[in-house]
Amino acid sequence: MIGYEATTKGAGEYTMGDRIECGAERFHKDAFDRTTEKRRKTVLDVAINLFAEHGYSATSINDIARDAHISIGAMYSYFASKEDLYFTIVNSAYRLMTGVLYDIADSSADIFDYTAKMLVACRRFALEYPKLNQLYLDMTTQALSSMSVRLSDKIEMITPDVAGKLIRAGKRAGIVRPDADERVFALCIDNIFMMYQFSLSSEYYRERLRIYLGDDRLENIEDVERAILTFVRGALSA
Amino acid sequence: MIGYEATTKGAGEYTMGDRIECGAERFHKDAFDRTTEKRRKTVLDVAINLFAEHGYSATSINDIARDAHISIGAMYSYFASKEDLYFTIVNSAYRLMTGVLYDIADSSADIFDYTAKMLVACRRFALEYPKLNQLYLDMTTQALSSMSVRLSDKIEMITPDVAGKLIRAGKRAGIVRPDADERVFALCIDNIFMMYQFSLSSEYYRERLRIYLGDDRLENIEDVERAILTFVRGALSA
Amino acid sequence: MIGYEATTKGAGEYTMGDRIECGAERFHKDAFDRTTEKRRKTVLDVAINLFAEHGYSATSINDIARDAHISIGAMYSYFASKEDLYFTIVNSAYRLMTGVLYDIADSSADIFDYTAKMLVACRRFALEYPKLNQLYLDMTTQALSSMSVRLSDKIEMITPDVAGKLIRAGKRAGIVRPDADERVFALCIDNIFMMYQFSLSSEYYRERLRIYLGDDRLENIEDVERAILTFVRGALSA
Amino acid sequence: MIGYEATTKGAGEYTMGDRIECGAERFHKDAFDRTTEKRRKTVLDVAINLFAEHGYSATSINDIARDAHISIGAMYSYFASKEDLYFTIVNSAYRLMTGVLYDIADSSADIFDYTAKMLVACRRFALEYPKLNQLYLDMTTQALSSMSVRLSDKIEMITPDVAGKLIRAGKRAGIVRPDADERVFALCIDNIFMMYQFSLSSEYYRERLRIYLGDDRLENIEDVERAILTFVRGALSA
DNA sequence: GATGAATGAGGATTCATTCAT
DNA sequence: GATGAATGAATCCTCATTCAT
Repeated sequence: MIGYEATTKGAGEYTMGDRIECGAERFHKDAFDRTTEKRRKTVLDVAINLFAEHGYSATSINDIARDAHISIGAMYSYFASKEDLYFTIVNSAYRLMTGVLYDIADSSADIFDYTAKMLVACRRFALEYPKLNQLYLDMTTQALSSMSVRLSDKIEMITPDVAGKLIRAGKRAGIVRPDADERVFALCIDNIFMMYQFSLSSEYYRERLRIYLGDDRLENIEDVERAILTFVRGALSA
Repeated sequence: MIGYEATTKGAGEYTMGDRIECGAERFHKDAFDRTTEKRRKTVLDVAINLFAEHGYSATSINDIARDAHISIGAMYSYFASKEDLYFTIVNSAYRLMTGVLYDIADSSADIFDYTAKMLVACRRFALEYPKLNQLYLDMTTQALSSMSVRLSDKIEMITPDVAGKLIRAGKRAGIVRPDADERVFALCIDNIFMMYQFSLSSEYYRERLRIYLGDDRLENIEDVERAILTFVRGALSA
Repeated sequence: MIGYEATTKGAGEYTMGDRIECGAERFHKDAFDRTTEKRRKTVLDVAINLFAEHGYSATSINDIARDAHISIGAMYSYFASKEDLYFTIVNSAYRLMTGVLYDIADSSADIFDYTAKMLVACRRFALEYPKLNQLYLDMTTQALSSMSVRLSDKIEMITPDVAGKLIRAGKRAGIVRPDADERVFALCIDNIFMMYQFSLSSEYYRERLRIYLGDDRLENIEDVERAILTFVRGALSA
Repeated sequence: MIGYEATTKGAGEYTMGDRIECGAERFHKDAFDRTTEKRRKTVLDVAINLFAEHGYSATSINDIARDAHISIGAMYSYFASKEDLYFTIVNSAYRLMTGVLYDIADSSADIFDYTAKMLVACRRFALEYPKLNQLYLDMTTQALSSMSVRLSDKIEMITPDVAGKLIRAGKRAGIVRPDADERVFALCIDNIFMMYQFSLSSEYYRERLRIYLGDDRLENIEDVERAILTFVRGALSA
């Protein structure tokens, strides 16, 4: 569901902190913009790792500062609070994910092509940014509902539109069954994407995946993806 | 994926604490068995609510004790640690869920009947025990990986076997396409179940569901389930 | 300084709890007298062990009750407080020690005989009742000075009198130098006794003893005692 | 046994905190080095007093912080744990003591001169640092055996060597009896030193000393020391 | 702007003691 | 008399946040 399309840089050449740019909503202070790129990147990378590893509550600003080799005072000159740091990360993660999704949406010939590309993207994204995925999973938890800024407000999904549109187009093209419930089918497909992505990031879901598929199948993940595509194709095909 | 078998009591007539019985694994102390039923139930209900609401780390034993109107000392006479209290809940939730899953597995005529029953069960379970579902989602988070040693023992899923078997039977009966990849298809189906269940329990996923389906569809949830069934039927049918 | 004279029973045939009888000062409640001998003994033995092992503060009444297989309620029906239990033990330990000292005092022919007997008694007492000796050492610590009943009030030593008298007698008999300062010499002798006793009970002082004497000498402890006797004899002899 | 070498400052003009310098082993955090001299001194002095007064277990970090007028957080920025604070004190006390012992060892003409100097040093040290002596006594208690692993490393006594060597030299010089058992005699002498030192620091042993000597003798302590020297001289002399 | 010492409320846990059964 | 559940103050320690340098 959240994908990542290969860019000109090869995977592994940079870490998360690279691509984090702030958009309309800002949860950081001006000073953060003014500090060096390296410092910004370090802070964000460390924060992502720790938040992903231990969750929001169990991660301390002091630990982040120490790991990033930055003073606590500096942290508080960049972010007004722990919450704001968390939001900064979540926010930029969203932008990164959304960007990838748009890329895929734009380049997909039809719903089946889209499905195939999304599966690859989910896998790559999960493997390239495992921490980010853990963070995302953690974020969807009710536990963060007490946050001053509601995270659920931030769900501005593009998949419903994209997948819905592609299914409609598929109907017109005769490759998707005419009675397909666009919204529900789009949901089902995205559900499969999300769980696939989680299965490659979270320890718990990875173990679940192993139980389902067995170690042998996991070694040939592209074969699994083909089978998933077959599943989806069967569900949609006219 | 996690089901709920209807009982004679209607939904909402009791809370989680009711049904918690301990099995082979015990994470509570003897004293907990000896205290009054009312107290046991209160403690568990309060703990489930708070853990679900704020997550493991952000929930304090003191909060639970206060809300349950018992002393901190009493809490520690029941459970050796905060972790043990958490495990007690998770454990009994698992038993409850597993029981329901077995009931459905036993009573399903074929994979389509199973799918239909599971969708209903997921919905009922999600709506009847929303907190329990939030807890479960939280538990799958990486953040709790420090407990994963004890937790991962609990991933003894029955769905892979059941669904796999039903798909194989379907092939023999000619109602499932012969080339269906049993394992992957079982996984896809369960992914749809899990996300459906989360969508009805977690605030985040509920909002996502609303974006996908719109308010109008949500009001007629059984219609949605029919559409999901259609999706699955299409994927599997010969 | 605190000795133990062999009785008709052989060493090891009983534990401390046996010999504890209460004297003039009582720190226990009547109920303790009324319970069974076995119970009394168990409670005291367990308490001695735990207090000796961990010290007063770090030993909990709950632990003692558990180890003695007695309810906390019972403990508090026997002793009004933790402090009282401690005093009961200390008190009876004193009686035991004092009794032994009187035996030796009565049976000593002269100061040298007394010294030889005391060295043996110190060793036996230390090895037979190591926990009791640890308790005694702990008790001499300032740490217990906040106790409601001052422990130092309980020092009713007999050694000063006994040793002083024997030294005076030795002078008259011509076996002790006439210019011997009775009090100071008695003190010096008892200092040697005390340290010898501690050296065989406390881990710290045992290690110190090993450093002084080496492992070879420790294996022949009676030889060491002979040397100590030689030291004292030289100090006193006319 | 534990000595104190007179400095230019008179006794009582400063407290323990003054002289604490850290050597090879450090049990405190860097922040402790960085805080003000005054604060360091206050913390250590308060900690020594409270640990000596109530023992390790019965002294709380909170008490120390309160008495030192600093926050609990500050305490934990200086020391990682209560244990480390305790070790810091014990460690520096050891350094102080050891230094004094070396001074005396170097400056002693023979075993009798050494004995005389040690008695004075024990008295001065006991009176100048009574709390430190109480702490030391407490430390030798079995109750602290859980720390003994780290503590026992510190028993690197110099007295056995020094006294043994002086006794041997005395034999050669003809001032010590040729049959003197060097190790045992060194032990006996040090036992007398230790008890003398405790007798002037611990309430319990002070009371014992009073019983032995009477109030009149205590007022002329140097006379008592002369008598002890006579005792030792008698024991050793050829 | 950066630093990191300092603060103190809060969290997990223990334990002396009480009291209903 | 015995039991052990219940209490809650006290303990060790953490951490978000502030502020003087």
